[in-house]
Amino acid sequence: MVGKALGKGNPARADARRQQVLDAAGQCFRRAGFRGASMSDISAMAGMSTGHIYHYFKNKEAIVEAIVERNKDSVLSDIEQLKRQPDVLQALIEGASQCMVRRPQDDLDDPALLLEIFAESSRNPVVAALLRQRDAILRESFQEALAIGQQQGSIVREADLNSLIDLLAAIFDGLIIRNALHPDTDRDGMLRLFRLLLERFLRPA
Amino acid sequence: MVGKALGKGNPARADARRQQVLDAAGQCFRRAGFRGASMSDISAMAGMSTGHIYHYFKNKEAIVEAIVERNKDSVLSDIEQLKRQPDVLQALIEGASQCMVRRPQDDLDDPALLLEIFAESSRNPVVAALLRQRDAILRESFQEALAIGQQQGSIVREADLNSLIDLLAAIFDGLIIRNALHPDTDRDGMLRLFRLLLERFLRPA
Amino acid sequence: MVGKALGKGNPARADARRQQVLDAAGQCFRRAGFRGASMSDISAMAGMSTGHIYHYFKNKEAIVEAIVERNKDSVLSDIEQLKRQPDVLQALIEGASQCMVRRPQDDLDDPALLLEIFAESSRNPVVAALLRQRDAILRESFQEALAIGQQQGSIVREADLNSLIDLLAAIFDGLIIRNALHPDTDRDGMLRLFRLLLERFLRPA
Amino acid sequence: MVGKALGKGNPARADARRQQVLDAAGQCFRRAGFRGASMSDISAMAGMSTGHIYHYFKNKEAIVEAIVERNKDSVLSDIEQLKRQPDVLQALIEGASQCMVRRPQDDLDDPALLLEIFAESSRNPVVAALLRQRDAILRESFQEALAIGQQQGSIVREADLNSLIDLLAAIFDGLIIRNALHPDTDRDGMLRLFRLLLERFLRPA
DNA sequence: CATGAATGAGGGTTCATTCAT
DNA sequence: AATGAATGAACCCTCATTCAT
Repeated sequence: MVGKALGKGNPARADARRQQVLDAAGQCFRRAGFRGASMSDISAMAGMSTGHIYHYFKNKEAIVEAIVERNKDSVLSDIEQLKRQPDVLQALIEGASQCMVRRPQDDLDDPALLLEIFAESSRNPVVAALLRQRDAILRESFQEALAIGQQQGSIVREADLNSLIDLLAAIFDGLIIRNALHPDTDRDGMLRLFRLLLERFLRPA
Repeated sequence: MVGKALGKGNPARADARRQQVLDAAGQCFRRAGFRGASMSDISAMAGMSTGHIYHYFKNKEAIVEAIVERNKDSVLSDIEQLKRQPDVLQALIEGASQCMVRRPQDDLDDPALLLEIFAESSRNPVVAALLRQRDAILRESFQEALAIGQQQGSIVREADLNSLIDLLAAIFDGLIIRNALHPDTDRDGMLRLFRLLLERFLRPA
Repeated sequence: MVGKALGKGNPARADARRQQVLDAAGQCFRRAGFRGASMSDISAMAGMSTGHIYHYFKNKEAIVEAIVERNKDSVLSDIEQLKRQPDVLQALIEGASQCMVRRPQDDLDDPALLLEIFAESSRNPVVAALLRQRDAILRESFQEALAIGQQQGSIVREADLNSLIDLLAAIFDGLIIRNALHPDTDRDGMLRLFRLLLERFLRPA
Repeated sequence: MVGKALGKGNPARADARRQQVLDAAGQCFRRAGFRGASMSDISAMAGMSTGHIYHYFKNKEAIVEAIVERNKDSVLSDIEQLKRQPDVLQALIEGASQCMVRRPQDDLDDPALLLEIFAESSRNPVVAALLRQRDAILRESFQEALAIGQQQGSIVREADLNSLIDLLAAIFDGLIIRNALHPDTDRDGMLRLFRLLLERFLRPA
């Protein structure tokens, strides 16, 4: 077996096919978990043969990793958008609201999938590394966004940014996961309170 | 053999044996996940033969469910303790701190296991139901604790308790999970900030 | 997965089962080659389920190795017998004759299987190592046998024993393989000649 | 597409392409065995696409057979050379020496490949037939060479030529295989002995 | 002539579960 | 109560082969 490049011929088509696999895998993983979803499930959902998936991904694990990567890109672009808003705090709050409204159908940063990723990372070193890398990137971008907010005067200056990011990230993760697991929560009430909390905590007096 | 005794002979001994299996399963699940840990792994760690586990549990899923059940009880007792504290808000904050300090070694209420449970709940209806039940009990207990806090004057009166509980639960889950996944976080800084947040948000002016 | 001892309960029964697998594997390998025989083939021939074979052998490769080992033991005992004969050269010649008369049914040192082993050894390092080990042991034993022959006066003294062993081993291998591949050879004529050759070459004048 | 042309357009170019495939296949087979080398390996080494190989060969087995055929031709031409030597016995001995010196790099007549062929022949009837055919041709040619040797007076007259050929062929095969499997043998010592053996056995007194 | 995408059967292996002892 | 031998389905992955381009 000689290391062959995966999907070389027509790059555009190959990439479309890769996305097709990732979409299918995302759905399967969400339903059954990484271990629970079989390559056969994925291939059926992707509408191609099992063997053919291996033209695009070396491994089942390579698919998992690509999904984590894709999620990272999606979240990163969300954060990047924050920076361009006139009131970062306000945008942050809106972002959080969207996190909780978003439904599993949106493939890219699906809460249930994120949960799966989190769980997998505690035992798969490669996924763990990817997640750490994801976190570093997101943290940097987030930090910039908060700094912009401080310059705007929409976020308190005295805060220790590093810890603030940890805390906010934890809260966001918590909201996302809760949203995934308890779809029947009174989102509006909760969001109203959350808005209040952020305003009272981050907005300068 | 009598039809499906499932450990009837000496009730005390049988229960000890069951706990033995659950302890072993907890460790295995934490390390490898529900799907990743094999019955053989569990039996080896429990120090009994694979076949014998089936005297105490109908199948692997029953073990998973018993683990979830046990975790539920553990969290519930944590909350019940809240009510007995003179300053509920203060105790809440302490509780959060403990959540973040607790190490994977404590079997009952392990973050990594919780993550596993969360992920499993989105595909295993029994686990999902148990989680919902856990949540209902937890919510009731939590509500009482918060009400006591309001009577104590340690928590603002005007808050919508239901949504507050949702929000707090989400935040706690987020902290627990972050703790599990990022063991190298600056916990102290984050806790200081979190304390500040809760105080500013919940303590009456 | 914890490293479990393979087949522990009743050692005698377990060993019988192992032999059963080896016998079946020998037949399958002879018919289809190491790569060509599937675990499913072997299990069918051994009269047990595919999965159960893994209770006795870690791998398909472990089966191959056990077969090589078994062949080594068989050949070794053949050589050991030589030493106990009054006329070693005569016994050697008789042994060669038997090599060429023996039919594939005798499992232990089946020529076709030996051929398979040889071929496998040129690409499987573990088998190659085993074969080297086999050769060292056989060479030592063979050397002793020839030395005894020299003391008996049945084998010329001046020969360089090391090279003589190489040459004889090559010739024996050639005969065995030829026997396996050309079952229609005139064995008697060939053996008569071979006897003559050995006598004229090894017997002191 | 015209039905099953199998390389008809430019015969010379087509044949060159076929040889290209056979060269590549030879290398792959030697490294990994017939079953172990994949069509993908062969195509990569031949520098053409997997699918295109099927323009020149009906399937993988056809490649195997062509390789065996090519090897047969190579051995045959070796023997034909014998006849043109003034002292056939001497040339025979030289030939044997070359057998043992030849390194795996020479594609056509590689010991490791021969071993592979031998092993394959016991299960692939086509290969077996080719091997038998090779043997018949070889035997005829060999017989002529030996007869010439007898006329020259370099080989004893009384020998039963048929059996002698069988024996010599077996010995040669044995030497070749031993050379392939034990590259660290003391070749010189062994050859000296072999020379002695042939001289003493075949040279008229 | 030439490609490589695509298939699907089959490979070795694992594992939840059952059952005779 | 307790064992571990035994099963068979399912897993991930490979590969000879075909076919549209």
